Amino acid sequence: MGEKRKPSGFLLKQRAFLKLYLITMTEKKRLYGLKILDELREEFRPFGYRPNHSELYKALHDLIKEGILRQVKRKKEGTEFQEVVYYQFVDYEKAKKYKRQLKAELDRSKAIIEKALKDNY
Amino acid sequence: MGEKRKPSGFLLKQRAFLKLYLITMTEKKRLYGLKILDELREEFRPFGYRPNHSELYKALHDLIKEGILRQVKRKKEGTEFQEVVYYQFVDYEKAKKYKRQLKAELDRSKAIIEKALKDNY
DNA sequence: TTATGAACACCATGTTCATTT
DNA sequence: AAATGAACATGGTGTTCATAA
Repeated sequence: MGEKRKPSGFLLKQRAFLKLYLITMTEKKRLYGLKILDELREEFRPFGYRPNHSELYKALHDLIKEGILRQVKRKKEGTEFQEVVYYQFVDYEKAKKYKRQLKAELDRSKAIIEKALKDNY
Repeated sequence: MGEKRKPSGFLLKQRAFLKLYLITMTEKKRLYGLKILDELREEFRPFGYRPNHSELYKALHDLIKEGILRQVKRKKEGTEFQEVVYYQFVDYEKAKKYKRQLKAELDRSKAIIEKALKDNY
């Protein structure tokens, strides 16, 4: 029946990581899906991390389902016809709460990695 | 055909993490599967990470397939009959090489997490 | 009951396809 | 071609079952 699998509690998942960035980027500037993807790929290139477009859209859709973001379809800056999907907050309190949770997850993940570096080298 | 999927390069995987610990623990003392599991669970309890037994065995079997470790069936210390499986190195150079690779992976993962903490908080 | 292992099922994520502009 | 989205496929990992001592 409604049996749920409990995670082992290893490092945080990519999906959650992307959702965190999406919230922060929405706080800072107006961006749409593929533009966000470009920016993240650029930022993380030096780290060998290259997210794919599907994963990013899934993260976006998660945030919408959770009532944190909503879509706003608008003409892309500078163009005449191309419509793109921007995002804005529906419930900023929820967004902040999510960020707080993720802070804990990041700290925890960092601690696990640091312990491994200490224990094995 | 032999199409392989390329990873996005996010954080390191649990399996690799466990393999690293298995190598280091084999360097230090004679242990068998479930004992290793107990120890790891104890060590990572404060971090909310609790690996399961199957994943640990899979990591062990990986190392065997890769020619790094081999099994040695022995009577469990202090008991008369219970046979358990200990491990020893087949190719210690390979083991060291793997550790070197994982060091890079851990550093990379740590850097990604630290960047996220810096970017989002 | 402890120990090892494999089978199985589910979840996370990468690849491909469809549609629109 | 750029953008969004969904369908599909595969890989990672948690749960369950089998077997032995």
